[in-house]
Amino acid sequence: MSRSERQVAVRLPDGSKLSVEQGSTVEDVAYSIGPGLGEDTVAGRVRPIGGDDWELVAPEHAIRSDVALEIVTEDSDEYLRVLRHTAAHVFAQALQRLHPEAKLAIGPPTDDGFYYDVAGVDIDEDDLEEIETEMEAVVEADYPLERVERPHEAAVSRYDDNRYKRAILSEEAADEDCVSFYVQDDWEDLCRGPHVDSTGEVGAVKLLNVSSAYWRGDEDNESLTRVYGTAFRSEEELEAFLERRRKAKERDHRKTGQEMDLFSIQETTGPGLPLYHPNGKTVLNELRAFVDDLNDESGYDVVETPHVFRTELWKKSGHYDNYEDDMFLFEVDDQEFGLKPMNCPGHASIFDDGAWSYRDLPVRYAEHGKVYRREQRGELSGLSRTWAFTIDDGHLFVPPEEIDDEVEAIMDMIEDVLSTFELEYEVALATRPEKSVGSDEIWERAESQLRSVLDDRDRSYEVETGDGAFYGPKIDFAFEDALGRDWDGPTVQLDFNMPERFDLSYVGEDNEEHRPVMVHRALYGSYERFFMMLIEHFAGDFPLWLAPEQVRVIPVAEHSFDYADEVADRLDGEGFRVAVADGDRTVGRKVRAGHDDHVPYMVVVGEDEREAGTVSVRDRRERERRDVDLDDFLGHLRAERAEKRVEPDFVDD
RNA sequence: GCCUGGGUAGCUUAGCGGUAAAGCGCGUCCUUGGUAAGGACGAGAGCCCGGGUUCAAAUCCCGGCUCAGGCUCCA
Repeated sequence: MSRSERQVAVRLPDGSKLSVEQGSTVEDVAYSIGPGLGEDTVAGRVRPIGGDDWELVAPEHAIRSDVALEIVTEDSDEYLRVLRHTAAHVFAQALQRLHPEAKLAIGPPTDDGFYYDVAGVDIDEDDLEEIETEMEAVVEADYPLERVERPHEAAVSRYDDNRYKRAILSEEAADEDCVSFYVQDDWEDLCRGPHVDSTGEVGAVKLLNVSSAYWRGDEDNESLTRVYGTAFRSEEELEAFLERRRKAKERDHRKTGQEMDLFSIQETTGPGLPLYHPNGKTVLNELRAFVDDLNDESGYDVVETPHVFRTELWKKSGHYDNYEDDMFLFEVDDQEFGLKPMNCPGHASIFDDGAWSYRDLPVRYAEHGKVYRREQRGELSGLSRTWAFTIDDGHLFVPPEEIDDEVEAIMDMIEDVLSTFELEYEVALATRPEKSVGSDEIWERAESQLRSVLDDRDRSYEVETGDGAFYGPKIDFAFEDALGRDWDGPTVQLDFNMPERFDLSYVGEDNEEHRPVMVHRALYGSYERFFMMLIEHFAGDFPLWLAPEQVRVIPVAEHSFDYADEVADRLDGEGFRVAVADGDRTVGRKVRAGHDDHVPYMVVVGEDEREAGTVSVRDRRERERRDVDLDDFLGHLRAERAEKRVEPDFVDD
């Protein structure tokens, strides 16, 4: 169909196409599909044809070019976002009723709710309840939201006491002749929408916390008070959300870490510098042993490099130029040294110390290397952001034609690791950024090699265009923790830069010198962050193989202490981490303590067991089995440990 | 780094100008126990650090350190 210049194409979710007059609104399109849909239209989602990003727009939004369009109605997922946007208005109205002097900046919906940035008012968490009460009144009153278009100049003059809104008008809305306001009751806000029909549609609201943010996210600008909140269609949904949030907080690794005596970060020893206590180090050792086994099976050689190097090394690697601000540097006898922020330059130096034939390659170095990065102070947080952390680093030196084999093998290792912990994850291919080193040819080959490795796997992945490192493309694995945060952990990165800088080479079959490609890889990422994530993922209930204390033997009374020791010795002899709960507390008390300490198995023994040579087994899920033959239990423990099973399952058998 | 709000016993918290409290944990004793809290007694605090105001500061003020939540950044 040849379409006139005044027509634009609209593609609908079912794949069909409509041709509509340029300038038609989302609502017009909805009505043209059906009057019912037109009636129900709350908003639209549009995406330029060929574009990546969907935009949520008001029904009044005029379509000026070819787009994909989804009509948002009360039944759409996006409806919640619209509703939360309205909730932000409800908040702002309530706030200005109580504090007329408050200046509004911006108040958008987010994935979890909404926020509103305000200025000129001093509020803290204690004020939220009062504002919430006022918000409920606004919701209760069920004011209709009316969209009003005003000329640009009229809008500017309405905001002569609010420079934030004026800035929005002079920047974002600079080209608009008319701008939209949303009016509810006697209150209004400059806003593009969309919004729900009336404040009563907001079923349940809750203000969550008060924080701050820079105007426009720029730290050179003044900071505004940001109030976070959330809203749902119903109270039930809100309650479920709050419950999830409480549970996530319960799992916070900083809390669990202290309760289980895993680690501490102390004021006198310094910020972002975790101290691992015996319990925490036990878990880390097990994690490390797991990687050591995988490395060993996969032909890695273990190396070790010091924590400090002359800065000459980082001038050579390029870190000194690109990373200096994040490095700990210091002078000794007129020479400058620095703590290492990465392990790769050390490993490249080791490789460079030898002469290599293509027959020797790939060379694979592994090191659990501690690195130091001076992150911004405000970023430090528990184990998730630290100044000192250990990477389960691997650096491979491979001929370009073997990249895909090596990447394949590394991905197998990573998937092995993640499935062992039953973690959900997503895979992304990050491609060449604008600023990069290396020839077009080698980038093309590297990307297509990574792509073909990914395509051969039965797993979807995203392509993050331009998100690769400047030295090469990479495959990132992102896993999700109990708080719903995504973390980048495992990674495979190709590097064409470091081999250049270190002038690395090997002799090929053709007796010519060739440049190897370096592959950086980490299975966990950093131990710190992975440990954090595991603590929260398991809520402290580590799988048997990781648990700091695996079995606790509980004698019912003093007369059974000897038998308890005997049982504990048997377990200890099999390499299990076992403790005996002696002392004169009652059995109930000891059991409770065992649960508090997240011990996978408790073994209760008294006279009955001693006489029969058995034990009574209880697991941390409150299940128990009596009259258990100790050898049967031991056999089970060995298997559960060896298979790295996630939950204690002896009582299942 | 910047903004807001915190730092009191090993832990969780109360106290908010006038002799530092409680629960848990810890120790001793009684109890000799049977699967998520038996009882009694006891030890344990430079109230983050440094200044200031005051007759008197854990408490009010200022500076610093540190933590939490954000903003910008990353494993």
